[in-house]
Amino acid sequence: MKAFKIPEATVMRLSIYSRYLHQLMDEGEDTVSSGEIANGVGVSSAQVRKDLAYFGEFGTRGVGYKVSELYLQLMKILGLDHRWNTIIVGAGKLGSALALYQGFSDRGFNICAILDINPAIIGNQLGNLEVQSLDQLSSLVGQHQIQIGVIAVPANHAQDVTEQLLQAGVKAILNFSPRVLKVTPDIVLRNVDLSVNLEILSFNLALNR
Amino acid sequence: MKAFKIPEATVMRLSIYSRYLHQLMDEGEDTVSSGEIANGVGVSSAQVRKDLAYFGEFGTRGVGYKVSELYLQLMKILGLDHRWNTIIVGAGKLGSALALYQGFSDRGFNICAILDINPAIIGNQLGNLEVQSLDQLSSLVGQHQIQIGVIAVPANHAQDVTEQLLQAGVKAILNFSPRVLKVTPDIVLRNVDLSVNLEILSFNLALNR
DNA sequence: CAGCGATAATGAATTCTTTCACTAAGTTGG
DNA sequence: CCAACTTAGTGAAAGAATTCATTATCGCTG
Repeated sequence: MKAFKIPEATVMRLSIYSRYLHQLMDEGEDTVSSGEIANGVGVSSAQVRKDLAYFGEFGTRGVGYKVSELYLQLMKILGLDHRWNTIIVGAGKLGSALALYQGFSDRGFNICAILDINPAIIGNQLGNLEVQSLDQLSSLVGQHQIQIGVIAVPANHAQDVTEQLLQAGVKAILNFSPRVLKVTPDIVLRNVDLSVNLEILSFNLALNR
Repeated sequence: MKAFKIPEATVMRLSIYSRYLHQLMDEGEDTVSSGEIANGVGVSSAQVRKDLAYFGEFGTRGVGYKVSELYLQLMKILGLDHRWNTIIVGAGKLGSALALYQGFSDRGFNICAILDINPAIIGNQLGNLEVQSLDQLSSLVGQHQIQIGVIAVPANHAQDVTEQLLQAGVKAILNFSPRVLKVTPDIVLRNVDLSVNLEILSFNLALNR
């Protein structure tokens, strides 16, 4: 696997291809062409082949790709051939929702714990997780060998929580707070802003008025 | 406002700038330079100026931008100078979370209703919304003049729900299901996949192993 | 087993986005 | 009111990503 520069858009699409391939497996398909994948996920076939080309040759000319084989390759490329241990910090609306969302577990992310600083909600049950105190952060990260931290706290606490997570040994952060986080370059950081998506809709709606 | 081709990345950043400006207003800042904005949100100052340049001239050379003025301009560009009526279809984990999430309302999106097809959860209370039957879709959309539909149903029902929404007169769709939706070109469609973000983290973590 | 049709792989061309470097225009201090 | 300084605006250059067009393989058919 070349570790060169892979466009983030490519990685995002690989994730989407993998889900589509899973669907094809369920439907009992054996092989698939780049054109069919393209159609299924809404990109061009050249795009599909180019994305795959970063990582090797997976298909057979004249035939296409073997669905199950390509699926496994993509899962491996995405690092989803094993499970990741994850902790959520912040058990407000958003944090709770993330903890309950089945989709993460389905794709290989174990939510090991969810924490909050507010005594009023510590102890609340969320699915089969109990909200624990922020004080437990460091020991939980160690105990469960947690690699990924999800930040769902208000903006003014985001940097502080980040530092605690990194101190405890977390290697990647998914930040749902609207605050730019400072981390060292060896830490994998990704920011998600849920309202941005609605606002892009709004922008496009507003154009045609 | 030029209706030419605005890069989606630009629109996304405008949304982020606007949030940062709001924060500056709270802190009582009066003016701000492109460099400060850049710093605050993690891009280059040239990027900030270029993004703004698509829409006009908002600053004063030698000085910077008036925070409150630029904020209002951005909100207007983003179509957030008035509120959008929104309906959520699907009251599972994800749909419920979205209904409860304060962030949408804060940014101008009224969640008018949340629907599901499962009788077991119809009638459940989510904040100040009650889960209603999918049968009500058309009448609710008409009654509340709903412009935006949020799809949080399983993949196999996504296209069907989409068609019902469009039939009822919805003009934009935010799709959280992992399914490519077919819509006419006049409909504004945006797809969000929550697990993709974790998977991009996973990919980057897997690179360094 | 030769030829045809299909499709992956890939280098080149194109388009899109970001960065750079410069210019224009304002402010402040003496 | 001039000089020094700051910062927005912008065309050009550089860099990335996508699309196009060609080539290389493969399987199937007669």
